[in-house]
Amino acid sequence: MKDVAALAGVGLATVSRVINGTPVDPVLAAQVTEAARRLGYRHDPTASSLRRSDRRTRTIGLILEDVANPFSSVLHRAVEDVTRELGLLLLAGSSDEDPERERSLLGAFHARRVDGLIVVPTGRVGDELRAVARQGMPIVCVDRAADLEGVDSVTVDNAEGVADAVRRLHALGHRKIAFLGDQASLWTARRRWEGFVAAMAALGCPLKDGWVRRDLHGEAAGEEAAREILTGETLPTALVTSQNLLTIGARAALQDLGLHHAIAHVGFDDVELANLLTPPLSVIAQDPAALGRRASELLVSRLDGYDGPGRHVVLPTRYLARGSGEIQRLTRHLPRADDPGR
Amino acid sequence: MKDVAALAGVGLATVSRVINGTPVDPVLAAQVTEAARRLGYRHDPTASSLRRSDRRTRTIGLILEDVANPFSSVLHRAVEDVTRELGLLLLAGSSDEDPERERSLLGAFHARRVDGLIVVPTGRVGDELRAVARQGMPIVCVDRAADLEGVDSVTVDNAEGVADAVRRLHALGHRKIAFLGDQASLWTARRRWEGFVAAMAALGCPLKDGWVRRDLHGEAAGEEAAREILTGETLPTALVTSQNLLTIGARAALQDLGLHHAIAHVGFDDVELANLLTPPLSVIAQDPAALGRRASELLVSRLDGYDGPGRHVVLPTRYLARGSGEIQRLTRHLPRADDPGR
DNA sequence: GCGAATCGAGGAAACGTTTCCTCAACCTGC
DNA sequence: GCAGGTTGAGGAAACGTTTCCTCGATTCGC
Repeated sequence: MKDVAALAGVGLATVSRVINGTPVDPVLAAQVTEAARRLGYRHDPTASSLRRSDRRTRTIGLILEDVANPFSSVLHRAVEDVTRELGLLLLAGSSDEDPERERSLLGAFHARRVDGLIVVPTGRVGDELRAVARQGMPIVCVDRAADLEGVDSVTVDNAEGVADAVRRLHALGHRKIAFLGDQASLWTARRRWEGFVAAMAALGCPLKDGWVRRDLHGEAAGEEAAREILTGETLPTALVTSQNLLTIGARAALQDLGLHHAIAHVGFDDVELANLLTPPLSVIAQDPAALGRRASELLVSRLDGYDGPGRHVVLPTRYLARGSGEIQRLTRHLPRADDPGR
Repeated sequence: MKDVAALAGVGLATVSRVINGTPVDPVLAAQVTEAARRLGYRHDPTASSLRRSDRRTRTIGLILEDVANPFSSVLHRAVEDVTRELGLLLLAGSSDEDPERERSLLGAFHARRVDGLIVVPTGRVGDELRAVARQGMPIVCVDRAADLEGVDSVTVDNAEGVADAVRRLHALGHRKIAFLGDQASLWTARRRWEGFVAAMAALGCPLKDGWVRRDLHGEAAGEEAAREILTGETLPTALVTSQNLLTIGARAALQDLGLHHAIAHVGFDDVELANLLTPPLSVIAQDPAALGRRASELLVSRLDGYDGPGRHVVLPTRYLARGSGEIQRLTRHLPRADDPGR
């Protein structure tokens, strides 16, 4: 930059002004531009942000559960689309639901002075997140709410999504509905379970021991749990799986046991190829792109100066009736009467 | 940092030494650590890298086709796993196969002085990539080779993967094999097409006009092209789709036309739920995680000082025989003889 | 016991920018 | 025509660090 100033025959400050678009004599500006071109000068945003009064790095941090997870990566992309417009770069990392790893990413991003943070928080809100938020860093939590002063969140109505599915199954005659849930430490997993329990209670359906499985993580766990339920004494007539991989695992078990046409199945979160299965898989779909978009917008508003209390956006889920959830109750499996009392 | 030095009663330089682990009087070190703790001091890697002699930012840039694409995101994750160990942060962006967008990301990452770059290059190697490479930035191309001095690459043996699938189909009696390919501007799409053409020629199978479709992009284009082929005068007995989304689109067409049990189908690149379809989808699988891992390792070796010529790693593909590719030639569909001459 | 070599800490310059402040030149109004 | 105001460019300090250099103190050899 010094060289550019020398070649253009102007002061350092003028070069800076030209670069930042501060009005300056057009003749000088042209000289500077030309000199910069000839010297192959490249502006250094890092040094710039060091001195700059607002300390903006034009970088934002994104902490996902796992960048490779389709849900996360679609969200990631939506965030990228919004931030790209503003010329912001994205620093991304995976927490793997590990609070310690979340802590370390949070620390690294904060130390690098990112302008803001979009986070899918692990479990309970950790101290690091609290500390970073307290220091005035704009933060938006996504997919899971975090009850922190001045922190926004965008979530999905998990409980209602599951409850809606349960009511639909009930309307088709199903009373014996099994449930597979992820680790109870996850905010979403708890909400979905609550939605299930509440809806079943509201419909007067008792919960059978062993038909409500929680703390399952990953495809294999889902398959095994489904297999146990489906090889039991009496079978449920419908199955709700409240997470991606659990859905896939359970479906594998259903197909393996030849029950995929007999037992209704609804999963939470859409999955590629779901509509090419036979029967096609019905799901409670979220819109990860919408989550990412809304979260980015909230963050951008904070970047633009909004400094009010946390805003909490809740997006609806959408039930996609494709077939597997529309299987009617199979009466021949049932004992004489479906007596909810026992 | 100045405050820490003052509180600890030492010089600025000593604080820096403590932070960077340069040996220093243990008593002073303890004072510094304590002072830093009390003041809640956080080291600023940005300012650090500005002055530091090696100019390392401990950041690397990752340019993918689309972070939301499962292939890309799994690769992303593998890169993250390797770089995390080294305490490097990842700046990620999507090029969308748009050279201009690639240019802009490249420029932004370079300006921010990332220590290295892992890139899935769009089409031909652009000037920007060439320029950045020439300036000594360590670069590894992944998924697609780039013929640049001092630039490594990790790719998959695309041509052989497709050729292998064709030979397998041939062994099952198939002679009339259709092919769906992505945009010819893509390096991988060209290689896969070449593999198809070469294998067909080697086996003495003529290519029928209209059965080799290229320049298809996206699921809808795949479905439409497949539909056209499958509603033609004479039908192929097997179908090779050389990209993710084309595979899904083609499979949808096959199922919609009720031909999924009649016509063999092999896709390139594995896809979630493929094994739960009926028949399960056979694919030529790549290992995106391995691509990402190897690319990261090559980059790390350059970061560690390797400055030799570009190294080019080629990983094999793996054929996953699940069912759809093992459908035998359906003789009743064929006219009297399978006369390759006409 | 003294000079030289060694060691380790402090001070200051430097990294590439922006911003404050100064100052020269020009313009305006009387 | 001149005082005061306005405009706009240059010089220098500052951002938070690292590194070079200096210098005092300790140790070692003779």
